[in-house]
Amino acid sequence: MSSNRPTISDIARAAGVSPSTVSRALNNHPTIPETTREQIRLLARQMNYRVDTRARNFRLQRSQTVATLFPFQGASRRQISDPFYLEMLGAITDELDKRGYDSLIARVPAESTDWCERYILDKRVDGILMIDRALDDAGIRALNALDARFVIWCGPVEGAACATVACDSRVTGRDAVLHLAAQGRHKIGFIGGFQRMVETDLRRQGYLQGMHEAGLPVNSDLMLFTDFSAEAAAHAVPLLLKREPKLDAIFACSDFMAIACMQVLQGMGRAVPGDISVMGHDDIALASQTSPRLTTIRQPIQQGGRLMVQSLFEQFEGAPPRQIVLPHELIVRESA
Amino acid sequence: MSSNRPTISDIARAAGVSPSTVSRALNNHPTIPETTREQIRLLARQMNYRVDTRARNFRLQRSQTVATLFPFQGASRRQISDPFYLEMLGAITDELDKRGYDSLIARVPAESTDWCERYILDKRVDGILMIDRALDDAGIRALNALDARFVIWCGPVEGAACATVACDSRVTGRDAVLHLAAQGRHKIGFIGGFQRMVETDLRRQGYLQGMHEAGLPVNSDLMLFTDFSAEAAAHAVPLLLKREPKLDAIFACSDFMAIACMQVLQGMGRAVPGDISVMGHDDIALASQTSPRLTTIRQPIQQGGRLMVQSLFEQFEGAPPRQIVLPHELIVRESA
DNA sequence: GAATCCTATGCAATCGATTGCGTAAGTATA
DNA sequence: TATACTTACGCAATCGATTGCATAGGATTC
Repeated sequence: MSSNRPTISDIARAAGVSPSTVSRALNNHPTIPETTREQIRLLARQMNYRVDTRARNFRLQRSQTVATLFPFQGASRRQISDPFYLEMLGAITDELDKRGYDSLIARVPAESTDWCERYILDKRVDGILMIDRALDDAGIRALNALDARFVIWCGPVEGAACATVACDSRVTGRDAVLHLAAQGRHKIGFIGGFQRMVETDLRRQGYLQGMHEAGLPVNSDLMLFTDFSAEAAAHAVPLLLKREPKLDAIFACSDFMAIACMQVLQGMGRAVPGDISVMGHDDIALASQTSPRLTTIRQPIQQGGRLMVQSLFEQFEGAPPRQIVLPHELIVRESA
Repeated sequence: MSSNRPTISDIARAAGVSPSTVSRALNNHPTIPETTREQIRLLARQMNYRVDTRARNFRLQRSQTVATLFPFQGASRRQISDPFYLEMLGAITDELDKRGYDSLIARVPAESTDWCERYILDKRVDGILMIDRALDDAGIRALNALDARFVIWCGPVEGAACATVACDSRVTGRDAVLHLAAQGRHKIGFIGGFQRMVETDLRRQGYLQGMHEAGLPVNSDLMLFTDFSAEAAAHAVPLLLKREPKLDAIFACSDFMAIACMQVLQGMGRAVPGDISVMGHDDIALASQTSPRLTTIRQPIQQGGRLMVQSLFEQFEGAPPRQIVLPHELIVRESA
């Protein structure tokens, strides 16, 4: 039974002292002499005592927990299965664990904001890490009004008081297109996520800017927005080809989608990069193992995860929110 | 400031009643007349009141939280990036959320058991979901001794009092090999995860059994154990071919690894399945988009995640732990 | 030996919500 | 009118750990 778990009073009784003394001994308070401390610690170990985190956190008015939130698009409650997220999540939880914090995760609807109340006002967590900014300026102001600590995985947000970490998606999108254009590609397709996800939209803006800089005409037939999944990307390819038969390059907003695109193209008998170049985004582990190997834009995923945690803790200590732009890198392999 | 958040006493004062009444009204206690309840609810909403989950959970001696633990091999603290896990995690968190529970996640070392104390004894969580059984019989007994509620993602464990959910990996491994053998393949390689991960070892046993049933000779040169990553699988392929040049099939323990294998083989100029068949395991979303499309064993991932949660809640309600074997399905596509 | 100062420890309040028990009204019954 | 019964609500304890303040008793100083 878990009901017979010893409390601090049980230890106190067994040691013949008061609960205060036990608490202080266990927390290495200097007013308790070392010998007493050692005795109490020993006894606690023997009796298999462990602090009740719930009681402690309640008393200390903290949660010692950080939530990592994954926004999803309302209509499609589809599973996020992009390895990118898992890799980042791993980095985040490890970093939080290192600081003794627990990691809460949840998928939240991108269009509502009531989850912030749920996590902050309910005092379930001390801070929030949000993967991809599915939050408009009003949403950010609302979070700030709650005096919430949070960090968003997204490019810099002008004039907003919020901490961000990510590469500048406008620039990565532009660089991708310029690379394709430099290879002599003209009909460059774009496959992105839904527009409510800000990052994907910034990449679209970068794409437009890149096309402009390269002196290439743009029309909306070249752009397609789907959810962030391999299947969706696979379905998008024939559609894009039907709209624009002379398509000679595709820039996909994630490696996962890009890999699916390559496979579908090959299945249709189109050579990559011979007939069509394909570029991805993120540089996940699998990207270097495909055939042809995927040309992509690398985001330092794990470093990004760690920085988000760091940035959050800076705020815990009273520092103002920082906007961190990560360096990205064009990884030229074989697919483009 | 978050310090001016109203507590239940503030609401009580404003309403001119006692905290008890507010609590009961908010919890729809029948002894409070409907009109009073409505007034108090209204007032609470106006004052922006929300229960402090920490205080409530502490008082109620529960955590309203479930931990999902991902064991990792000691040496390689590598990131888990297999999409399989993320898809399952999504299903789990959604199902927990539906029941009003929070989702805690952590990566834990497979070889130690002190994390169970950390989560159960510290009363951080009400139950544990463990992805892949990195836990021997003693570990299971230890958890039971703590009166912990937990569910393990693994095949049935004989004679152990623990809840499990998964396909029977011995059978899936066997079925995979028999399919390859039925196609006339004789030199069938096996690429698995480290052996401490029980599931991968069971698949190895299934592989051996399948080879035996098919009357094929086995030698250890055909088997390779790596971590569960695309890179590792990619490195494994040339090694396997060097050991056994006549290799005509590979069974990889995950689709992610299988896809990497296919890509590497194609990069080496070997036709799949012409020269070498490749089989995966899991049927992740990407599997149907590759070229050639991947033949694999489907595990019902999302159903599995939901069932783990269900099984855990049955235990919360006093039911004994159940061992659930999920149906698997051979998905024959093009790669084998 | 008295005054002073430490040192080690205990007392009791506190964090916010919940709930068993008690009771003052109000209502129904005899 | 007295008694019994309801209804609606408050009192106070409780969950387990932490911590400001108080203090007993020993050590130190003059």
